[in-house]
Amino acid sequence: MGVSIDDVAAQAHVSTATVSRALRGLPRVSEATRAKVFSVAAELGYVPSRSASGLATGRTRTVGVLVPFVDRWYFGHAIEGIDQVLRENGYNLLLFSLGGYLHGQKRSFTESMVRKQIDALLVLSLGLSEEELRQLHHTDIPLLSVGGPVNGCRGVYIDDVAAATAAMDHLIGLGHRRIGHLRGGVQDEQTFRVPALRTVAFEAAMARAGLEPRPGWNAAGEFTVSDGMQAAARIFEAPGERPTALFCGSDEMALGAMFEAQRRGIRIPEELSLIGIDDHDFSAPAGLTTIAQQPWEHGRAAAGMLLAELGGTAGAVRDVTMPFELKVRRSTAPPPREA
Amino acid sequence: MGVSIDDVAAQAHVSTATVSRALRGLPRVSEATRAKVFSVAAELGYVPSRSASGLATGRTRTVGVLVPFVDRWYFGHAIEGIDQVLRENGYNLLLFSLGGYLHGQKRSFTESMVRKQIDALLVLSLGLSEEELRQLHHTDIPLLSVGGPVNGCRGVYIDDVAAATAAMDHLIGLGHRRIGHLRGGVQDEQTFRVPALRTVAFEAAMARAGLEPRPGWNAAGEFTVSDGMQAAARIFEAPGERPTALFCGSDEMALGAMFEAQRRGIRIPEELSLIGIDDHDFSAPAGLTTIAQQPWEHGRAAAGMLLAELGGTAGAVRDVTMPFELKVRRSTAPPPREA
DNA sequence: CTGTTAGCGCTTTCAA
DNA sequence: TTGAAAGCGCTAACAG
Repeated sequence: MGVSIDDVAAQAHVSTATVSRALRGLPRVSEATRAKVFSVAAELGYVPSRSASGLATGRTRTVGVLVPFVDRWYFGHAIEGIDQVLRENGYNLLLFSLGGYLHGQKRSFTESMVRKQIDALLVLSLGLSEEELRQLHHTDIPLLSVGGPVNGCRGVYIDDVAAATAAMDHLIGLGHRRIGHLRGGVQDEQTFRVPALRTVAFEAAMARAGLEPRPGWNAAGEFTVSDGMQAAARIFEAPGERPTALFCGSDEMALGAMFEAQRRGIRIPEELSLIGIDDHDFSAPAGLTTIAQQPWEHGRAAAGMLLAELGGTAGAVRDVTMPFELKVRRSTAPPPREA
Repeated sequence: MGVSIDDVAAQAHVSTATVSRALRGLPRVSEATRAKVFSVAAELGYVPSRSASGLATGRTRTVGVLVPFVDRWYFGHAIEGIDQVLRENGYNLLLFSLGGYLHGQKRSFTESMVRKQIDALLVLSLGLSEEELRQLHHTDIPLLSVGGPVNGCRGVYIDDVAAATAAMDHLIGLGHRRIGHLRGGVQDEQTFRVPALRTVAFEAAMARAGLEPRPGWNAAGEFTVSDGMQAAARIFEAPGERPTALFCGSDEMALGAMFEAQRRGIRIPEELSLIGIDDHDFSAPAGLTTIAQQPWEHGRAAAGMLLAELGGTAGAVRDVTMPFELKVRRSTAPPPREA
């Protein structure tokens, strides 16, 4: 069914080797020959077989992307950026989603998943076990993390401690002293470090400002709207005075808190200031103050480095710290007078 | 570097053919031999080369997934479902994102992208041009759409007309007569038909109820929060009386409208009812009434049919209509008395 | 139940 | 600048 290189060679009256060289833009092919080959190939609708060239070269021109979820803000946008760069360079993107940070059998991916079918792997915000890392390094394809530090592997991401600190500085600068914390990512803290980094920064900022975190003002959950809602509800229902501001581990949590506050008639920002991290698509419309990051740029940068490395630039894969930016919107203001 | 089938064969003292049969679970291999082969393979860390078996069989065990975006609610969730089923069956998922419904060069994907590297293609809510369809059918791999009808191609999706009608019936049943419409997906109407179907249903429902749509109560944009916001703003600013309810083409638009209403102090549902379609992750937390659909189930169903077809069940790929469900939440109520 | 052998379609020396 | 030929690692007859 398929048109093969031999068909093109026959039709163009040259050898298969020449067709191969011509089509791949290699030197040492006369312009006349090259033109002829191109026209015949186009005419026949020839498309090279990836399997065959993969087998012959040992390279698949495919990059694997391992993600915990595809249906979450950061990941969707990062994948978009990765895809762009890959496609621009003729690479394919093979997607592996874990559908959650599950451990166990679903994670027996590394060995079989990776070997012999991808030239490089991008790991998105995902903690890897020692064993997994060992296996991945053993296959010795370039490896790079996006969105958060992964043990023993270079990465592209923002400085989460600095970002969270900037958020806290904003709150403290406005005069808040009763600051609560919606902590995220409790499920996988050993391996996925971003939520913990943000929490550490929160605590450090509190200490630096001479403020004491109160247990009743602290609630945890995953980085999702519904967990944000529930966590906020717990804080709102805790006895004693309410915090005047909430530092949220992610915008999704902050938005959940915002919905919950609205439902209870707690006015934002008059009675409660809210700040998140990410700049989720919903944040600007909702008027949420946040620390913005740009996952698609992370994806682009990471994919670019990986391709450079594959292209022969040894050491192209480096740790890169991406910028973040405070976006002040309607959800933060000085605390109420009486506070 | 790589352990090949020959290494396993040598070590197990059998032929490569036997190793191949044993590892793939084919019949006519003694249990003793099979066990031996498995243990040697494990010991050596053997992983078959996809390129080689792809070349030999002509099948790649890879399914392509073509999406307009990966960072939008419907697509992210659909991909998640597809990925699950594919992975459970040892298939890979090759992702092609268009990063928007762009036409032109970015869309010269079909021919080169598809051929010789995937066994089947899933097209997500994406209109295809005649030429693209022709090419795809020409490659004659199974083809299936998810999320919306695609000309000349079977698909898995909800009945959008019925879904939109259910939403309208809810509004009308509550007593609303001044109903506005946030119309979505204006950019690609010729090819991507879902938004148009929902609009048609809106108009039909209005007519059936003897209501006349007013131009000032109608605004269009893409299926996004920010477009929903802007469209709602236009309606709120139009001269004359305001609608008492807004039928929105998607939850993202409805949520945009909700944010805009809140910003303007328009109370929901007392002054304005809002209904969307989708049941976006944010909808339950925001209390948005909607017609729920489950894209991950669409993805699972579609991937399942495709695999059945590839497995030899001719005719496995069929049109399937998925269920939807009205979820009444806090954003809808009867219109205010004076209305 | 197992082994031999001939490709699958491309790339890549090595010669010419 | 071009061609001939030897694989890449696996599968699939066909024998035995």
